[in-house]
Amino acid sequence: METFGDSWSLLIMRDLLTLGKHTFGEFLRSEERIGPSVLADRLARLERGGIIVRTPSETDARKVTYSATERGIAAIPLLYEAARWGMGGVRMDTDDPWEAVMAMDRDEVLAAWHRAVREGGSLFGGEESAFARLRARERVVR
Amino acid sequence: METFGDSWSLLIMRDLLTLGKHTFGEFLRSEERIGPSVLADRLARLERGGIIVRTPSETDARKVTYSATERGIAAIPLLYEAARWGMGGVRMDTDDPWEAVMAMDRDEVLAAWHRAVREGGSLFGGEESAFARLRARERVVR
DNA sequence: CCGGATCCGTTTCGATACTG
DNA sequence: CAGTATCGAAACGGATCCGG
Repeated sequence: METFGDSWSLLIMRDLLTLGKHTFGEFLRSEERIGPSVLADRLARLERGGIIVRTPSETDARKVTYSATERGIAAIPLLYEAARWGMGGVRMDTDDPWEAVMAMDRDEVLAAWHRAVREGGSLFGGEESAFARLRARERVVR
Repeated sequence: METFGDSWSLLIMRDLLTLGKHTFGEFLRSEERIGPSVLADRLARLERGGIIVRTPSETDARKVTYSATERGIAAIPLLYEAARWGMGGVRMDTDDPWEAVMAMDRDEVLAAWHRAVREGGSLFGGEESAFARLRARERVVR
C-alpha cells in the first residue's frame, strides 16, 4: 500500500502494465514528465519492493529493461479499478480504448491482461496486446 | 487518479470508508500520524474534488463531520483491490478482519460495503457495519 | 475543548546539466 | 541511452497558537 500511495510509482506501473514500456527512456518520456533522478529513485524502490525486476542486457550494457514480477502483475486489478474510478462512469471519448475496455466483461479483461503481461506484453502496447486479442475475440463472438 | 496518487488522501478515504471516521480529530489520531496542516489541506482538496462533503453542525460550530459523496463511495472497489494487493495473498493474522473479508464473495462484500456507507456506516466501523452484517449472514447460510 | 491556521526546520521535487 | 549531480522551489510534518 506504501508503493501505491506514491503517484510516480503508480504512473510507472501504469506505463509498464498498460502501455508496455520497459526502458528508462520510455518512462522518462511519459506524459507526466517525471525527472530522471526521481525516476531512478522510484525504479530502485519498486525493485527493492519486489514489484519489478531490472535486467541489463548482456550484450549492450547501455540497454536495461524493466518488467513486472508476479507481485507487480498482481496489481493489475488495482490499476483496473483506478482507471474505472478515474473515468467516473462518464462517456466522453468514444475512441478512448479505456472506454472500450470498461464495456467488456471485467473477469475476461483481467484474465487477458494478466496473460499478456506474463508473455511480455501489456494491455494496450504492442501487437499482441491484451486489448487487440479481446477485440478480435469480441468480433468472433458476435 | 490524481487524488489516489497522494498517500494521505488515500489514508483519509480508507479511514472514512473502512473505519467510519468522520471528524478532524479522528483522522488526526490515525495510525499514520498525519499533521493538522496537511490534514486540513487534504480534506479541502478532497472536498474541492467532490469526493467528500464537509458539514458543520448547526447547533455546535465546533462539530464538523466529513462524509463520502457518491463519487467517493465509488472508490470502494479501488480500496478493496488495494487492500487485497497489500495483503499479497499472505495469510498471516487469522484475527485480521481483512482476512475474513477477502475470504468472502467479492460482489457481496462490495454491495454490503456500498450500502453501509450510504447509510452512514462503513466496512468495519460501528455496530451496523457491513462486516458485522456479512458475518451474521454467513452464519445463517451455513 | 475542537477544528484549523501559522510558523519553521527538514525533506523532497523537478528541471537542467553532466557523465560513462 | 541509463543514470548522477546540483540547486532553487515547493511540500512536508511537528509544535504551537488561535477562535468559536
